Amino acid sequence: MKELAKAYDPKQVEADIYKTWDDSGYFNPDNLPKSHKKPYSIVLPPPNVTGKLHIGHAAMLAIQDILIRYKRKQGFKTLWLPGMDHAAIATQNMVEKNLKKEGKTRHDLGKVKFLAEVEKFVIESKNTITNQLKSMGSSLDWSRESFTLDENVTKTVREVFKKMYDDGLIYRGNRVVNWCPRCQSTLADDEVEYKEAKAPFYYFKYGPVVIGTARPETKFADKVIIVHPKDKRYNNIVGKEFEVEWMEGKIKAKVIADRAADMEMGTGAMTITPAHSHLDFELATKYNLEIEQIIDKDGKFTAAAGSFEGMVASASREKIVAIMKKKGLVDRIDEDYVHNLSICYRCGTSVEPLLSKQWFVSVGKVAPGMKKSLKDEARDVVRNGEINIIPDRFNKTYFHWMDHLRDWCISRQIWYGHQIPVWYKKLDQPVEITFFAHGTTPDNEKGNASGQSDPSLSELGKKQSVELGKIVKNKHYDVIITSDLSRAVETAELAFPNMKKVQDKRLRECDYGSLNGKPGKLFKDMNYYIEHKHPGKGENYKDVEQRIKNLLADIGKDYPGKKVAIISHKFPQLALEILINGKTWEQAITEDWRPKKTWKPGWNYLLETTDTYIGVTAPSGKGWQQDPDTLDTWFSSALWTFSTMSTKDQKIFHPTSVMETGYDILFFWVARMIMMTTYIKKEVPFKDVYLHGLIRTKTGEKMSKSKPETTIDPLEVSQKFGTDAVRLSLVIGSTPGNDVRLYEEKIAGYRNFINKIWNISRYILTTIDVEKVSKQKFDYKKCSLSDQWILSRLNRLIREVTEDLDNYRIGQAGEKVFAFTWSELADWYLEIAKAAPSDQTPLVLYACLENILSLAHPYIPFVTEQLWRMMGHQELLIISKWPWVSDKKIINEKIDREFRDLQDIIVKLRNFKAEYGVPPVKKIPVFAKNVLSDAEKSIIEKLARIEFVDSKNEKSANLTSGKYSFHISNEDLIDVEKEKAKAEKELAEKKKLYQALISRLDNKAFLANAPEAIVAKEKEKAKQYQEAINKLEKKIINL
RNA sequence: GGGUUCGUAGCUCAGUUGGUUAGAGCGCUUCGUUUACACCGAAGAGGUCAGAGGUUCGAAUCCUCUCGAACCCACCA
Repeated sequence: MKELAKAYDPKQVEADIYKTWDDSGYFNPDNLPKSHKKPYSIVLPPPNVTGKLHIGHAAMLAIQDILIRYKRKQGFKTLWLPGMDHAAIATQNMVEKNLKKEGKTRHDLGKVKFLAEVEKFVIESKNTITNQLKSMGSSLDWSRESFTLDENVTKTVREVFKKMYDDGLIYRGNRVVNWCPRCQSTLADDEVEYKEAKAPFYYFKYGPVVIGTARPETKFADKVIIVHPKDKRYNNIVGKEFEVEWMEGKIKAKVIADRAADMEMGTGAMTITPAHSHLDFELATKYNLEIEQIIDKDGKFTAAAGSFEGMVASASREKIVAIMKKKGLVDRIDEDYVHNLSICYRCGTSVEPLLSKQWFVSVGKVAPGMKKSLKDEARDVVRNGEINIIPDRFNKTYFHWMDHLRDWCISRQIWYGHQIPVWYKKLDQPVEITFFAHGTTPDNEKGNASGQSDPSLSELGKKQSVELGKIVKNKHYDVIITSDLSRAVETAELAFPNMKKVQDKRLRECDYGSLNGKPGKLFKDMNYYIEHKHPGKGENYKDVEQRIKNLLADIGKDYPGKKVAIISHKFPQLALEILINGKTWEQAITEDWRPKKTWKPGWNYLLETTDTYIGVTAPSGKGWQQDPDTLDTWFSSALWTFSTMSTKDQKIFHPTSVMETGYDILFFWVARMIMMTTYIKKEVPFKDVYLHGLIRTKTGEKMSKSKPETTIDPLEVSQKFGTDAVRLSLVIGSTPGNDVRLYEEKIAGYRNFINKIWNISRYILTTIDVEKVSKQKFDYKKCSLSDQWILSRLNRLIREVTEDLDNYRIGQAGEKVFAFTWSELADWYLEIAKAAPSDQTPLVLYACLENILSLAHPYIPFVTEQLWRMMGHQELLIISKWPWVSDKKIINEKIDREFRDLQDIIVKLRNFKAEYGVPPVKKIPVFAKNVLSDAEKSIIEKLARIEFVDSKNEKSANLTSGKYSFHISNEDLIDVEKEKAKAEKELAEKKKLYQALISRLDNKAFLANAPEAIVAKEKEKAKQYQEAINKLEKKIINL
């Protein structure tokens, strides 16, 4: 046996060991022995390429590596797939920050040069991170490494985008979005954070009311007062219009009653700013109000702000207030108003709600071929247990979030990332479309819905059509496109007798299925049919929208610059409102002119002059320009579990076994993976979700980059204490979903443990003849009590650790290995092995070492692999088989008890010596009342440092434990009073416990209700106490 | 405003469906170099399990309330 260093030096072995693993190829499941059949897979949550890993990453890596190594040793075909995330905004910000140091902005460089800079930065980050991942010991399959901007990932992203667009799950819409003026980009709802801030709150006189605001600068164009319908203070003004003196002179204001106004809040009256508030936007939409942009994307005033145009909005507040004061419009100012400021989670800049045209993912819509919407599906797979979230409590959080999820804004106005796979082409000229409704039919007059049943015009309908003809007599249309249903065709004949006519089926009324031609009262609420199809083989309104969308695309191509008249039905016209005017179905239905009978001859639309193409690759032909925006980074991350895998791998490894990540990205990432994957793959992305907590400082602060003194750099502490120690410190004593406090003393403690294992191995390997032992046959019958005891404990450990790991009790399992190794194997068995070895002892030692290394390996891979190698194993520890209990009988409680008595008597002897101040080296004479075996004698003498003698003195102290009854025969030492006091104290304690037990055993309710096993146990205990009490009483008398 | 978690030894934390005298590491006290280890060994002190009720034969564990801390979501004219 080679000489082993006294202390384990991680620096000397870690790199070499990692290389050995990597070279072995076992990180790659394809190279594992054939017996590894059942797949087990984890996809690494891809770290952002924003520099380097932090200690939180190290925790995540430790947990995942433990799971992977455990499963690999259990014979699974394990895949741990590495990758990194381009992290769009975050990465761009890093590079912009660096540029700023040189006094430059990204605009100085231009897009191409800037992206080159980003690329340089990313390559550096990737290198750093790869090295960090390796140095943490992560057994990742590098042959499958992935990046979110890789070609195949990009392809998947685009395919998914296209499919979602075709399915109507991705749309472009004009909405109020969260805009970060610094990032110059939109943010998703959950990318906005809130910060409490004190700011003046202004009360302004606004005509008949007083309104409050913290943001006067947005209120230039407020023209509507909202009050609560039940608010008596304002009853008299509801519905009226006023001329109001305001920031830039007089404006017209009207008063609307809506329950959105909170009577308790402020004055109970508010004005609304539709373009700069989510709530106001909804109100404006509801009441069809004008939506005027006051502040532009640079945070400057638009023309709507009158004389303020072009000024920076946020800086103009005081000036505006001054003007208002001068005008006498300031009622009062509350200086101590505390409100929540919305800020950008990436850069902390105040977020500006802004009206903007963006791409959205519809989370509440049911796509063709799907039974449920994205959010319903995502909710159900968790509810029905297809996905299991650990710890449990996050289910609640998850459901709550899903229930309140709004459509997801996915376009970002930054340069770095997946450019949106949509191309636009300017058509030469716009198409002018005029829509005409067909004349009335008998059905219409009876209040029946015609749908796709095909009645002719009624007499009235014919008259209407002739009237229409007179009105449009002098108009010219290049073509009249009609629905192919009779009522439309007939209207066209009568109204436009001499013009070119084309029929198009796509212009038909909505197919009401079995309700076609039936009375209108049989229909449900109109909004119901937006998502739901009409009964029978009917359509819903989105189906109509799809038909009209296709038709418009053709019209755009076929009639550029022409004037087109359309003669059709109600729902095709509402679809035009949606497609051309950017309304929602709800809006279109509420605003429809028909119920209000405000019909006018001809509704004009200007068909956008661009053609749109959505695809994986750019369309052919000239003049196409790709949408300049990029996708939210979470869009590509949401596909990560499968976009990183080949089709072949997906068949084997998808769904993945577990997603292990921090609870802080449950919404950002986990929820979105579930939504997208269940939709695209028709299966869940993973079966279990294990959420770990955050790493905090010793005092519970968040570690933050901005305060370097609070952070712990994983590499630095790995250098100092060894990677194994760092891994243990992150895992032991932590539980899923709870935060972990980390500090150097803790890591040092685990470093000591690593060293302990090292020295245990050193002792065993230098004491036993490894070659001989590995050839010897083990014989349980020849084992001593101590041998049997440690084997019993070891096997129990194997059983418990396996069970714990199967149930994600990672910390607990680690702690058990730790405790067994130190307090049982090292402190007791090793000492006994020195004092009184049996001829089986070397074999037992060897077995203990092998098993301990295996059990500890997932946690502390480096030192265990190194020791395994030193044991002379040819096979690597990473794929050696996980220990199992070969014979249940080895776990033996009787042996455990007997050994405990032996431990107990030794502790009592040591205790006695300590109490009497006997130096540990000095042996005291002890007389044993009962006959002891040579082994027992030798163990007790060595471990307790005493000496057995043949006779006892008159004056002696008596110590007992189980079968052992000893007299300390050193009369100079014995203090009778002290001994007596001690014994009496012990007696009192035992009696108290005994009494408690007896009263429990006398309790009939206890006997009736408690399980038998418990009762038996208590009885047994009572018996033991009784014996102990007897002995103590005797002892006291003898003294 | 809605929700979640936490409060266990001086510190950091475990404690699986309720069932031994509530545990670990660090720190503390005393003693100790016995050829695996001072990154060690031996012995010890230290807790009304935040508080108050309740359920139960039995509560750190389940329920209600109170106090304290952290976090999440929503809203904030």
